[in-house]
Amino acid sequence: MTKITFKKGNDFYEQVYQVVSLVPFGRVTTYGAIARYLGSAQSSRVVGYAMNNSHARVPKVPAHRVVNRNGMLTGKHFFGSDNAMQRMLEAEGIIVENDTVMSFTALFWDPAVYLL
DNA sequence: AAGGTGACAGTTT
DNA sequence: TAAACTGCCACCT
Repeated sequence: MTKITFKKGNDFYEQVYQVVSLVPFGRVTTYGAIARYLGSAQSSRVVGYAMNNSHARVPKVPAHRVVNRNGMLTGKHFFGSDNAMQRMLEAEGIIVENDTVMSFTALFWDPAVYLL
């Protein structure tokens, strides 16, 4: 009886990575949306925490497409340079100004809506 | 084993 | 309207 246990990152983490990987090119989503889609609407902080380890993940999850509910790049500091996250987003056609995604509501991709 | 931390979010001043 | 406070849940020391 071998119960598979992940030393780090429960299913929750895996699911977070999964959802983030599904965010389409040029779109963004929020921590809260992901948490809600996974059934834990109040675990948004945990989602952010999961992203912390996302860099160690392969394939690398597009963590730059995840922002907070205001469209603010709160996690930009976790990318090499301070404006690395912004540049990645801009490379996808997303306008970032003052650490905030412009037209955020239009670019917002809600997994609960587009995912089954 | 217990307490502290955080890439958030919602509510209250 | 903007700033501050509180709840939340998994991880780390």
